[in-house]
Amino acid sequence: MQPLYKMFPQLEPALLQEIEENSVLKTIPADEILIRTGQYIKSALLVVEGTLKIFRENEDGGEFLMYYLQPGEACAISLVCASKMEASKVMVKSVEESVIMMVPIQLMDQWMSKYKSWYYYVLETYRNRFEELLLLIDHIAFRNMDERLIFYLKRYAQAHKSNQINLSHQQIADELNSSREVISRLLKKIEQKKLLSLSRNTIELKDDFYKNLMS
Amino acid sequence: MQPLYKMFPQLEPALLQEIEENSVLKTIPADEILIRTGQYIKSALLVVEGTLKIFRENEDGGEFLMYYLQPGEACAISLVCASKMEASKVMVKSVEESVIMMVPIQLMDQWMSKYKSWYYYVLETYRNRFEELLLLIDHIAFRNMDERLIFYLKRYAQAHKSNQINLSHQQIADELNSSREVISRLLKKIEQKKLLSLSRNTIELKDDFYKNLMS
DNA sequence: TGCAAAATGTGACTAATGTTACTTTAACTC
DNA sequence: GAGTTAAAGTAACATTAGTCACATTTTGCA
Repeated sequence: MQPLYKMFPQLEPALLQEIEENSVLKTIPADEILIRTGQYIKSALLVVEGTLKIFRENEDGGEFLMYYLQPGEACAISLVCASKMEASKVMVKSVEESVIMMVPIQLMDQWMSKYKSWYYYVLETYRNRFEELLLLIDHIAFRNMDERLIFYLKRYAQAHKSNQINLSHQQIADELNSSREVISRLLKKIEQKKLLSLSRNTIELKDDFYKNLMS
Repeated sequence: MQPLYKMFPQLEPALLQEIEENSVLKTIPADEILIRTGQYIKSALLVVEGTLKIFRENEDGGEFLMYYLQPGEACAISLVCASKMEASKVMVKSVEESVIMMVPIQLMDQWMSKYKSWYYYVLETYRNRFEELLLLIDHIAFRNMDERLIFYLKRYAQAHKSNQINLSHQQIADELNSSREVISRLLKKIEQKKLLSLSRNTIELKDDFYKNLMS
């Protein structure tokens, strides 16, 4: 594991030391749910390794993707909710084996006034998540499913650092709140343009995929 | 105008006094744009009177509604962006004559460590806006236009404290990123159910409107 | 090897929304 | 009160997405 100061270069050394002394490091296997809708949150959550997925669950159990969290990032929901012991409105799940740090709430409050770098880190976290949500809203409000699918694939590849996507069409449909047939059809169309290749449970993005397509 | 401590009961007296001494009160006429997409934000914005509308502008100038801000609330975008002098990703506009307070950034940073109540107020603001965005996402992702329209009308009536909505169908269509004909059709349907009555430039919500309909 | 389960493919159909091209109505101005 | 303009109504049509009912393929494993 990388040392903390490389993972969180924005944070000042004294703070990092306090973090190390007071927070709990936890290794989470892939596909484990960390926070459920309605659950009360008792500590803030920083990602050290791996990738977390933030999503909204719909009535049928579909997992509508909001965004991914990468190492060095913090779960904004936990930052906001923890300090008021509020119930979460979203689900958090590990998409691969991940390492997280759990920071007790009381400390967060202290740090806020004690460490400028913590204050800025929290603000930055909010800003980034806000922008992420704005981007999502833009997509579902203004774009068609084909563009949303492309955006989704790009993001997934980026979050998983691989051009190979191991998901069934059904899973993708869930995350976009669409249906399998629609996703299959659209994928096929993109395959015909030679931007990716399809096989059971895998989508291989070709180099061309990142070109000619809008973001 | 109501005294500040009634408008912002969460904030401690000493802080309110600092606010009064240091921030600029500004009266804004109706339909004036306060912040544009891409604009750099130099001060945080608190609503004292009136209603502000936060929206995203699309390519054709359509004003896609995100949410309204009411007295006692702060513009989260300005809180986040101001401290980093970042460009706004959204537009802010007064929907009626409004009074706002503009707080210089440097003070915000100080207050954060000086006044616990400010810290909590800011967190609460983030939490509320986050939830607002989540609600919006739920609607555009999971609901059809008819439900979104109803939700929109309810919100509008609430923000304007009146059952009479003075908007053209075109304006509503813009805010929902739909088209006039669609909105006209749907409104007509709701009118047939006797939940509202239509006339040129006005929609009158009847009492029944708030019943039998889902949120 | 051959079967079962899961994943994917396909075509026909429906529903929702958006578009086009008008007409009609209401309100305002001169 | 005639003419002008903005708003609203309307019908036919196009497009997108979702659904249904299967057929086909892949893969693991009995």
